[in-house]
Amino acid sequence: MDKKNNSSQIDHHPGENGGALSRSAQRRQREREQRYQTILRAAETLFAREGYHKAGMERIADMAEVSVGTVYFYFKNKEDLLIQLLDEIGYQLRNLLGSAFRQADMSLAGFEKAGKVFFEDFCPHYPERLAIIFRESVGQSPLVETHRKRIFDRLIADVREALERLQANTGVAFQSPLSAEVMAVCIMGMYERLAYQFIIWEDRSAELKTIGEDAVAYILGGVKNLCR
Amino acid sequence: MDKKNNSSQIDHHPGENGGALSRSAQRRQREREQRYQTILRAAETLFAREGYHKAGMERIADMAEVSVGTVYFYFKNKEDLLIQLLDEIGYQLRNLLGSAFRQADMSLAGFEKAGKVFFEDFCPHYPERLAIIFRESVGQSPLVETHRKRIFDRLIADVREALERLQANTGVAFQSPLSAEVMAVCIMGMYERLAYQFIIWEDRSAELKTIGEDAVAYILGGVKNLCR
Amino acid sequence: MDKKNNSSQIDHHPGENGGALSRSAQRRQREREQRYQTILRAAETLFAREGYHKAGMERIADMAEVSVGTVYFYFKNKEDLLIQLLDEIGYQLRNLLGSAFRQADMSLAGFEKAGKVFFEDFCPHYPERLAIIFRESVGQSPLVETHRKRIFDRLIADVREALERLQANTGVAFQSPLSAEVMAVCIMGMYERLAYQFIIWEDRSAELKTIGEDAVAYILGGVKNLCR
Amino acid sequence: MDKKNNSSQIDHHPGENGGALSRSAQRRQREREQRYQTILRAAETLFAREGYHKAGMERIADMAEVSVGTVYFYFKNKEDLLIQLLDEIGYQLRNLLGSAFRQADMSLAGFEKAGKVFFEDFCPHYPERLAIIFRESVGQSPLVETHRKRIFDRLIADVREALERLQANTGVAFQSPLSAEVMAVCIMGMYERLAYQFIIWEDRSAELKTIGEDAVAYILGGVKNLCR
DNA sequence: GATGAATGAGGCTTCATTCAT
DNA sequence: CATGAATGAAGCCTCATTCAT
Repeated sequence: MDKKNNSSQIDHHPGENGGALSRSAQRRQREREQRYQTILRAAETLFAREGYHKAGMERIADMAEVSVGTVYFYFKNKEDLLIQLLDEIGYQLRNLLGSAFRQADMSLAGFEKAGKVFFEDFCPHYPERLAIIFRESVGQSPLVETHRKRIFDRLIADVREALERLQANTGVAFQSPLSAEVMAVCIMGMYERLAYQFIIWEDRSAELKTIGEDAVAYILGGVKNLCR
Repeated sequence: MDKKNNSSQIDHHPGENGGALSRSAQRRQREREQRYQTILRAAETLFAREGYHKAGMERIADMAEVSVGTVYFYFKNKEDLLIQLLDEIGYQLRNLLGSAFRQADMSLAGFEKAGKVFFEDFCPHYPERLAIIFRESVGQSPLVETHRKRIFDRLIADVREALERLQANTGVAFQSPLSAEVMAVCIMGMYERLAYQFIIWEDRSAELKTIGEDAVAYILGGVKNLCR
Repeated sequence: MDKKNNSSQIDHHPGENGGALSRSAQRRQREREQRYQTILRAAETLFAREGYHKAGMERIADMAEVSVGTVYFYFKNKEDLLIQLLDEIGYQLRNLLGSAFRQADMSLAGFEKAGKVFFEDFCPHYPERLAIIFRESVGQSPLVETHRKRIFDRLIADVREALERLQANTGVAFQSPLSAEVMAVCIMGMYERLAYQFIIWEDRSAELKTIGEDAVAYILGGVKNLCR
Repeated sequence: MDKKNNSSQIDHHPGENGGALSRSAQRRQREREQRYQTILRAAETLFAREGYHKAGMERIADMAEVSVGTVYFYFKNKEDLLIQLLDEIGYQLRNLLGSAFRQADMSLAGFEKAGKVFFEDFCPHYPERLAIIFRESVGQSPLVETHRKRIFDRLIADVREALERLQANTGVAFQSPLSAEVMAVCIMGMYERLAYQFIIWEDRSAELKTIGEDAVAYILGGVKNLCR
């Protein structure tokens, strides 16, 4: 997009010129990638800890032990930092949840799996990422909002497709053509607010297992209700 | 809090000293109240339209047709403006939803009513308030977050109590002691994300009735599932 | 000077029209005077306690239990408040010290008396006034500085005259034509810094008697040295 | 205090890593130092000329021919600007006076020297610094006042020690245990008010030599008086 | 005379971004 | 590639003063 190769999951064209990179080029490439990650991790921590606006570029650079200029070499601007973070989290989330939902064909096991994964794996291990996707990235700028929407849209699509497969396979009829979409949005909303309430606002991580199970039960309850 | 009577729902002590206020005092009081409202409305519009950060105090003053100083006469600072707005919205929402949920004793009618009121009354008429409570007030400052949490806590408490009354009246057993709370949080989460998705992000207000009905059906489905 | 009769020591023209004021006019006059004093006392306290700049007109009005408008009725502006205060203090100081120095003819008793009065009467009883004349009024504006200078000039003149009378009466010769003036300035400087050091900065009021005696001894020592 | 090396008398560690700094690093360091000085000098001039409050940061930046941001790069605050200035002046003063007083052992020569240095060297050459230490820094903020006090305390300590050495060496007895301290404070007070009166208020710099000599005579007179 | 709401210029400070070295 | 000093627009807020009632 611009002159800066600003992402780890992009610049992998090994064997550019038909051969391997030179030893030193490889090392440089590796260092580049490391720096990129260090900065992103610093931003992640500071955004979550102090808030997107309060976290200045200088503080981020300090924490990453680089200069401000270097941050601007790897990222177009502060917004870009947030967007990369956001996309990364979205990617991870979709990997986690999406793969679970994709298992959901006839049974409801996929929904259970997704809940388990989210509440018992993701939430306790990545509280900072929760803060970023559900708090810090909210309402920051049109562009950020676009990325947020895309992430949610994809997650919702996964859930929706699971629901529609379920419908097709079990022969139940949804109340309206929008039902699947609405239910998918609902499910995302539950995940979001539960995480916000019990991780970001209160720290009830000890009860997270129960919370997750109750949530899954409720989610499934609504779905099951359709099946008979 | 301080000497300035900064809210419409507060200073109503008519008949202060046994009699009515003098004519001119009444008028001044009324004008005061009007100015307060004018400024708050201007802030509401600008916060929703341009975002909390982008909306400068000067712009707000301009839109309210007063000077910056006047804004600071009625509100302690920019944050205060947001908080008053937030509390106002929280108050309105609790009036709307709370009263519906409080009707929910044996039947599930209260849950239906609440959904109807939210999706068919509140959402289409107050999209700016949705933007403020669900977008602009998110992660702005610890104090704002405190107010947000209080609002959500109260709404959740209303739902939870309704669920617990239902449990008591119907004799069903929830899965865990946390179930009622978790379900209440889930329901708030659905409302939030549905509004965000279909009002703030996309404009699907035309389909709002269907969306609301589907949502209510899903909410009730999960609840009903408990009852047998 | 302007339409406002802004001083207690000015507006005493009793028997304006050859007769006494009416009863109610007298009362009004008295109330006027009281208000003036109340405001000035409030300003004195706040200027000393919080500093001239930090003390806002509104706070002063509050403490005097009047409105801002009323303050502006009695005083032209904030600077005027400070100046009236300053002049009042200067007047008091000159009464105290000047009368003592004027006693100094042949003996040095006047110098002793002045020191005693300043350190044992004025300093412990009017610490706020010390703060105003020696701290808060320093470098605030050209006009204030002018008043300050006039106050110091008069006090210095008193001392200087005492010294010159001493010279005339005892026949000693000062080192230079400036000596008397210089010594007078020195003496004022000692008073000032001693008060600043031991009242404003440290609170050594318990030792004030000793401090005063030591200071007087030093002052006299320098003077006595001339006499033989 | 923070990562920015904000003072000329601090960052002198030549030969950091066993060798000299690189040519360009040296130059950058020098330029840094120069900028710092330029800004401080601009502040000195404006504070003295227009007063601390009237001198806006923008004017200071303009005079130093840098941007406002640059001023804030080198100094934390406006207050910091004043404090650095103050400390610098205090340092210079202590070098001047302190070294003179430290010479005072048996004779009174040190006292003479100090007076001469102050009135004939410092006062005429640094009238702006007089204005800052004796006028502009007075009563500006608790922090500034703290620095002022420290400066005065140190100067007073120097004088006091000289007096106590004199006492020890000549066997005279002071009137009270506080005498030395009181006299030291007195001497500082004389310096201060003489400078204020004859440099800041009136411009009697032409007579400064005589003034200084008279002052010294008076100071010594008080001291000598003790010795017999 | 008294009130206090309204004014608005002006102040300080922050911070994302750039660019010469 | 990396640095970090420099920029300057933009933001929030204060507060002495005025004036209609």
